[in-house]
Amino acid sequence: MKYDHKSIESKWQKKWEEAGVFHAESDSDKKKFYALIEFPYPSGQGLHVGHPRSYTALDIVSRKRRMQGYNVLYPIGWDAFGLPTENYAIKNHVHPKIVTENNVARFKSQLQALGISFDWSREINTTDPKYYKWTQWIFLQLFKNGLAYKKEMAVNWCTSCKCVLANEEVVNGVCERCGSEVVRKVKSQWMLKITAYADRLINDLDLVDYPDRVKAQQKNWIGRSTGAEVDFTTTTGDILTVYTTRPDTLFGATYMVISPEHPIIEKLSDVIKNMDEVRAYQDAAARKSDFERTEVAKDKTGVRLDGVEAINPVNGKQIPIFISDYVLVSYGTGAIMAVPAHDTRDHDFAKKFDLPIIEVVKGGENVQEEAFTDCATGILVNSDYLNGLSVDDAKKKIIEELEKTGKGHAKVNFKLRDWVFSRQRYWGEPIPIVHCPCCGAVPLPESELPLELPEVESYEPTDTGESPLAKMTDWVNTKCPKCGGDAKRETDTMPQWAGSSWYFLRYMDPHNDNALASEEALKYWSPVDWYNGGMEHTTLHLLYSRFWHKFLYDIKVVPTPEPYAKRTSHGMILGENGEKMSKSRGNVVNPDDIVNTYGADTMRLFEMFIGDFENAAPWNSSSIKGCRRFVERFCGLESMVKGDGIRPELESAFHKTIKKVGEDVETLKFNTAIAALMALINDIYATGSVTKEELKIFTILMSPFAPHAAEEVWELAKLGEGFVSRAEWPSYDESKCVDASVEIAVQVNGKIRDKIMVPVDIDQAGALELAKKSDKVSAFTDGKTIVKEIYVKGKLINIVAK
RNA sequence: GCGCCUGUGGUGGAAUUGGCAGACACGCUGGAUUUAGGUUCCAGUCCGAAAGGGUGCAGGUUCAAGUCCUGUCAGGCGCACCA
Repeated sequence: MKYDHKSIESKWQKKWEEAGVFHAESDSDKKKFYALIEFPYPSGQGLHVGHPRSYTALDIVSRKRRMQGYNVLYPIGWDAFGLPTENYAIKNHVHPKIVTENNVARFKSQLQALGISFDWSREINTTDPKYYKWTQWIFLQLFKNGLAYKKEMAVNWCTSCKCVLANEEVVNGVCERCGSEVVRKVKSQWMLKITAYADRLINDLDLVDYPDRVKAQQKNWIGRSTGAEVDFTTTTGDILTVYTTRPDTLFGATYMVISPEHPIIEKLSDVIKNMDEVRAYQDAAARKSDFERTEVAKDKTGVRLDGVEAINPVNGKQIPIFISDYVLVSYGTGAIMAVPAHDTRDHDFAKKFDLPIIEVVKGGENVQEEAFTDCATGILVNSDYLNGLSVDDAKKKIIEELEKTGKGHAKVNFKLRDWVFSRQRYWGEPIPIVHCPCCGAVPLPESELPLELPEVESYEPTDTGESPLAKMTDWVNTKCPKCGGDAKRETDTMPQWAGSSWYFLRYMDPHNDNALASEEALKYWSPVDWYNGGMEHTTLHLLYSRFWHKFLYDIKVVPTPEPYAKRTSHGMILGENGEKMSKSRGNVVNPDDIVNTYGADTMRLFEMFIGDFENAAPWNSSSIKGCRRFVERFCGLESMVKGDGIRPELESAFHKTIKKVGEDVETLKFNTAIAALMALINDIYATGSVTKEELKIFTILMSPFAPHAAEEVWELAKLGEGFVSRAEWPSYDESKCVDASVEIAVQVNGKIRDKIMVPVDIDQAGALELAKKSDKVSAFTDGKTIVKEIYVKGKLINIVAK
């Protein structure tokens, strides 16, 4: 058969679509399998070669599961709200809706050209009012349950564009677009109380099958720590509360650091003698993004408050108070006690400002030179009643004492912060809230959903930092749903994360107007069986959607406490030079070029063969040819058919390959599955022909990887009825996967001296007897005493001789 | 600064989880086919003439280490200096 990838691929893509081969069945008594990939943001650049890596992987799994009789749901949609589309719209004066439509059309044709077995009848789009009606509905439920609230928060403010910037738009402290200075400005923002779920988000990781590195990263992000809050009195009689995870080191606290934004500074502005210096430092800190505060970490900065000191509650010592930007107002109490002897950052700071370093935990070298931070081995010293205790015991004891004297208490803290949910942007879901002078923030009645985005003239935010919606007075001015008086609509929109926090539920029943999905659909399809995505979404999207799902579970909308039973993560595809693909680095590969030149089947095989799916892999254009050659060799089998049945000399190879491919697909080892198929085809070619049965099995095994070529071979060689995509996955016989005899290595003192053939079930005595007959072995054992003999079945013998 | 990940032939990568390092490909070399190029097919290909030596580097545990432990170097990615 001549292999013309263009005609073959478009032929089968059309036939699949016409026959609805990949549609999930709505009413089915079959076992379900729900495979999910992270739906793409349809960017203007078109598909990236990274997208097909994830999509092809779960496509292979889905295709195999279909052939194994599962009712498979493998859906696709568009996460289409977002900043780049809005910025493109501002620049080119095109409605973001049009931009989105164009980008979606391009993405869709690119994806369809790859032959991914998505169920296109369930396609969704987060910017469709029929979809975001339910995003808004979920927000209303969160609001009604007290999980959405408003709070003053710092935002990035471009002094020239006069608008709020995303962190991404702030580059080195200046606005990405105009290069002007960016400052932090306080604005009232909608917040979601994800912290209320912090404990459950950690604990319920036990219920799911995620990779360890994903679980660890989520736990670190949520960051549960057990410590204490301790009250320090100041010389002015005020109370400064600090949070510490090391209350045991309290006697070693030699100074205190508070964040530059700490409210006590304003309160004490009359007492502080160097207020000018303090103000200057506050200004400088306000200009820094959080990331910059991180970058300057090496060189600690700070200002000592002149005129006020703190009093250590356990020993009455007066200690100086500093402000420094390495203490963040958002974590703990915004104030720390500094123990330079046992904390690296405090040590750096103390050295710079020449502050005393007092050792209170014995066990390290000289604490004047380096902080000793080991909690496991240290013993308390210089600490009055704590002396001689271990760190753990000292923590318990001091907390007891603090609680007794009312100067502090045990406290669990989380690094996790509440989710800032407002954006001063146009291209997002409107927040369905009305602000009434009498009734406050009033939720829109559910019957008025969706609250659609109005048409505006321009998409630029206003000079005051409000969203462009604020300019639409007709839309903004409304009546209060509660009292009927004049009121104004909320003009902030939701972040892109909103639509992606529940989209997997919508796929279950995408056209439902009465609920986000029907109860039956939710019950049948929940939870997602397998969710693959990038590591970069581990702490935001994955956590946000788990949070929303848990909330929906609590209000009895969804039937499972966790949305995803299993999560896997693919590695990034890097440029040929081993760096991340980006326009500026000039190492971007366009998937269209590969599909045009070599075909989708080659592209699919190549991306799966490129390396370990879970690790990053550099693009390597020279080895694409090998995958193309493999597809051609596979198609070449069609003209070599002779006879039927599996020939005895290939029987074990076939059984082994069926087993290996099946197992490797389930464990994401696509590269070795393909290698096994390549090895088998080499074996077949070595015999000069192929039987019909052999070709049938081989074609079925090939079909998840190279589905178009497989359909063509299936049809031409008349291997079965209908589509190979709906054929039955072959089974294997375990007993035929093992050979009667096996070659094992014979080592003497760990070095290989010979290899011998032995029956596969031979015992240690038998194997050793055979091994000792070898001259190559005896040459190394003669005249020595055999100390030890090790036999590993089917692998090796090791004779230890002295 | 912190966190996570990765270091194996000329190249991408395998290695049943502590048991024969280099599967499968790419590339290269030689040969066959071809007017030639391409394609295809056959043979070879970790280094070393050999003894041996080899998984970033230095130690350690073990009969046995790419795999486990300690230290260290390099690269990549992420970040909210998390007390």
